[in-house]
Amino acid sequence: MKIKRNQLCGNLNKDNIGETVKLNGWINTRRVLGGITFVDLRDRYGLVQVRFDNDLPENILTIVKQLNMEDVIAVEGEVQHRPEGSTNKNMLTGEIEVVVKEFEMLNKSKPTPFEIKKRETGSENLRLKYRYLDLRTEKLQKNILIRHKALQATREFLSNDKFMEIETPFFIKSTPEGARDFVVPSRVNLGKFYALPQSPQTFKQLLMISGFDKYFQIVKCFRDEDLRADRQPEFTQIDMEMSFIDENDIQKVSENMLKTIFSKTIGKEIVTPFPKITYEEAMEKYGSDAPDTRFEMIIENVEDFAKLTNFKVFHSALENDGVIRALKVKNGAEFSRKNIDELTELAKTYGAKGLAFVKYKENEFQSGISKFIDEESGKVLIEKLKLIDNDLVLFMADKWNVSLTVLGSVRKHLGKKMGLIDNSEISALWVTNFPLFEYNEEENRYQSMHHPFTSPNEEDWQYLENNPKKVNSRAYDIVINGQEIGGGSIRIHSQEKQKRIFSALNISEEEAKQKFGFLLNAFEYGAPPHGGIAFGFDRLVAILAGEPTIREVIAFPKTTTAQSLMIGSPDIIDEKQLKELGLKIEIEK
RNA sequence: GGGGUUGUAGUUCAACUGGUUAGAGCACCGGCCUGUCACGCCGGAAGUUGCGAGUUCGAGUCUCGUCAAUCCCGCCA
Repeated sequence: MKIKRNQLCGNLNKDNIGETVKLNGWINTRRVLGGITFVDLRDRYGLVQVRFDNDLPENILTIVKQLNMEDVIAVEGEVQHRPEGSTNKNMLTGEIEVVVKEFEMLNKSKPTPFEIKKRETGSENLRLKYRYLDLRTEKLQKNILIRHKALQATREFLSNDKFMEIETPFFIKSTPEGARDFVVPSRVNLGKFYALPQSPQTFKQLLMISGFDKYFQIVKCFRDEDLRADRQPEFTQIDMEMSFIDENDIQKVSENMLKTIFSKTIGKEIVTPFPKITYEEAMEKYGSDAPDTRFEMIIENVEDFAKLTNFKVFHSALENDGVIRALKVKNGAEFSRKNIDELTELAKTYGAKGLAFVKYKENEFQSGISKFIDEESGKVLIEKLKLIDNDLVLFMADKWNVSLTVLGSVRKHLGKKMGLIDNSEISALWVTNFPLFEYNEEENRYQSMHHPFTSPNEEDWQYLENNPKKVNSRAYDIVINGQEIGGGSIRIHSQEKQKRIFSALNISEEEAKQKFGFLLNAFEYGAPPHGGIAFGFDRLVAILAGEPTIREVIAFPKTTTAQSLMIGSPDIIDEKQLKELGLKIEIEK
């Protein structure tokens, strides 16, 4: 490489006019006009137009005429003001150009599978295979930069607040509760396996016991579960833990940290403190524990109305411990039968048996269940929902969580479809007072809603053994624009209490000792009161970048079948490796 | 584990109700062009219609299976 850059393409401007500069970069586009050739040269910092005139030596001209997109070149030349009428206002460096005196071809490029300057010329499938090329695109360059800034802002903010970043091990051991673990066989300990951490949960609690009263780590976590747009098998968390604190301290630090991140990465000022609602209220009003509060449409209890109707579905639901809830859709009376059928189909995917509806038009109830509504019940419904002309009402009659989850999903769907969401808005809130346990129908037992180290509310300990449903916890989630982006809790810090939780979860004393003995022992040596939170960093960056999936903010993401199309992982390993590890593959069909 | 959508040239898409030699833009190759910036103009090459069966006189199109991508449900302490 003879011509080594002393300037950056995107940084040049009028002040450089007259200077002789050396540039290195990729060819974004080239325009050969016969006697003159223009090339838009690209580096990380932007584009600049480079001009090749006809008076260059023949050997250079021959190569220049054959330049292709994505060739890597070096040029030396003078920065000049473009002639009158030839400036480009759409280009940051559009007032100038570099007139080439010396040229060096650094590396040719084959035609790329898709055009870097026009990302949509490749499907996501294709771009994932050539991710290193996708990362050249303006969009991903921008997203990865936002991610970098968010990382720096986080570290700076927390370090300034006395938090220490401490690394915890990746090779740990498998735990009974929670997601499936990724496991790693140990060659030195034949027949034994490490597990990769789903989170550094127990380690950060141990660090509190060690006296590092403010810990954080930006850390990879691993979960072997099925993927989604917002879920990857390996993902990044901002993991935090503090001692001698309560919920308010953690929430305050979190709010200030998020405020700093939003401000420093995308220049957006968000308002703190964030509103708080309880889990129950979130479910009752929005049908979700991660409500999108950027639009209204509140779910209402319409049992008084339901009792007055002679609609059998309502009555049998109420007799079977069910609830009746309704969602009012403004102007929804205009929906066609097909529109409503689609909503019903959506409802069914969330476990609804059906979705009752009625339209309120010209002061009367029409279609759907209108024939079951008489004057008296109609009046109650109009009053409860403050119905006006052209409203549509959707009803769910089922178990509490089914009714609300279904209406919540319909609400979210309609919010998007009807354009009720202002995408420039950032709406953050805390959801608090979660139940400690949820019932797992399949396994016929209670399991932790968050994790087994979460402290119940002080006044709820009394119900732990006899009425676990009634126990709420000191857990809190942070929700932004309807996405859970963080969650944490005040932890248990007494051995005796932790044992009671394990026992309530049906984890035997023996198993608790085997899996978590180290933590239970540690609790005996002066464990301070502590708590923490973890943020889904990928989701946070996706919100910062305005992206719908976290794949767009991860440099090398995996597909929804947990594969890398680029490197072809996972892959088989050879016999020798298997033998060394004492493993044999048997796949049942 | 289940459901929806998709798979056609390097690539993005098209191809009617199952019917001639599967078309177009961009990219690529060749030629022309001194102020372009999605440069333009002329010409060219480019296909195992994801894969495998089946139905049919005939399948890109219909059926079944399979693989892959994606969205969702379950799952995700």
